[in-house]
Amino acid sequence: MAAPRKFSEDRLRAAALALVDEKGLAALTMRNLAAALGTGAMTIYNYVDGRDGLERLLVEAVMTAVRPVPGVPSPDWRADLRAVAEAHWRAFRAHPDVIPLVMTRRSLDLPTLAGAEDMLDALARGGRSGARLLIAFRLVSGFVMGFAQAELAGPLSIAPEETAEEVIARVRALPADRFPRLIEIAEAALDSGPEAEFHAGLDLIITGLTSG
Amino acid sequence: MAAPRKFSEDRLRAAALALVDEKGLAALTMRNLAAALGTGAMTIYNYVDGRDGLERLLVEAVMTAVRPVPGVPSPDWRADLRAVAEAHWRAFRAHPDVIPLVMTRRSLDLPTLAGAEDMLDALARGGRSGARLLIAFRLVSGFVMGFAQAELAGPLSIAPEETAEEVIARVRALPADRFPRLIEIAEAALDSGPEAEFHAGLDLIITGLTSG
DNA sequence: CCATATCACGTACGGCGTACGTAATCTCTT
DNA sequence: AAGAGATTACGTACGCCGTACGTGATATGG
Repeated sequence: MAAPRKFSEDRLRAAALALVDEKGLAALTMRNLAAALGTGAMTIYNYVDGRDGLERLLVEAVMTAVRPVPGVPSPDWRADLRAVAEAHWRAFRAHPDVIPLVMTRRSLDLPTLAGAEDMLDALARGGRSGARLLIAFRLVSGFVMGFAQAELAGPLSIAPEETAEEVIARVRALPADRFPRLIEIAEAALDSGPEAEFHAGLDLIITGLTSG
Repeated sequence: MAAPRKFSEDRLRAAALALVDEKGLAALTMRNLAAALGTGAMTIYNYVDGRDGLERLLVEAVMTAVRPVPGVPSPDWRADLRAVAEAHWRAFRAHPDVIPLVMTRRSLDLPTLAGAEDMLDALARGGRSGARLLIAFRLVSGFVMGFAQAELAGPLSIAPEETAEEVIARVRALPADRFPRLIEIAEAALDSGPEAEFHAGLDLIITGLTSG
């Protein structure tokens, strides 16, 4: 005893994600999404629990892209940890405008939890359990989140429509006697790129996990 | 040739911070802040560059609380790194509702940069420079940011008006065969507390920095 | 074939950021 | 002493936002 729904949830998700990827997070409004779907604003409420549900949908869409991580689990827990961490990071980078939502919202949905469990599984196979497992998890997931955030909003972050050269020009304009190290790493960042930095940081963590 | 200003910038900052600390980030509006100061909404625009400037003010207020870090610099770069990282983390935790702003906004203000330089200085005294310094910085600052985020929005985060016991009850309600490790660390989290986890994670990083 | 449950969505309201205009207030010049 | 000029205070109003509510359309079960 019902009328058929006009849109699938996938259609909703795709439209919302496209909206944010193209026009930024601020463009995520009920009216905008409805217009993109060619319908009225209130229709969205038949698919999503208000604004909050809309954001939830978006975060889930990004987190769903994390899994499955190919080749995981393997006998090499270190390789698995690297793979899972990188899968998260890649998913974030693919939709940078959603990162603020991922960072900010309390997400307890299945895709998010599954990604966490993947990471935990690799760490557990590295011989950790209980409190030591908790700490290792906090460390790795914190790094992944924080690294994504730093690229987006940190001192070396590159604004939309800005080039890496413009960033270093801005940093170089700082007083050199007060921020010598900041200037130094801004120059170093020109030659490395976030990919290499992410992997190197992760390797340092794995070194720490192995030694400690 | 001017009329005297009704409020000092400090007064603005304090009022904005109090508003957010007491009523949450959503309460940060021009009208609310003006009302708290007993004036009209448009008056705020004489002190701050629009909504964006208001948020900037708030982030700066939090970042200013990071420095100076007592006892830094000292001959022990490891102790200094710990102290600086912890100072950041403490400042974030003191105003949890501002964290989303800190995480989300591109902050290039002086207090933020000074905190970064402090961290870099400790790492540099540990014998790192150039690309290796950059990577170590990314690692540590990423961890600090990400750890704060995880406590706020991660799978083990505790919602406002929620207890740690309620969190583990919720986690325990998950299918145990699919999320065994998540359940394990949720139980472990009951005995440890974020303070100990933060320090232990940082120690793992320092171990990695020392070995690698 | 109609009763009924569901869906689509137009209207409207309160709150937001803020462009604009005006009145008030101080300082400096004469 | 008085007027000119600059600056601040802030009321009004507009176009957004999320969304409560109500109405008409639509497909299905009896």
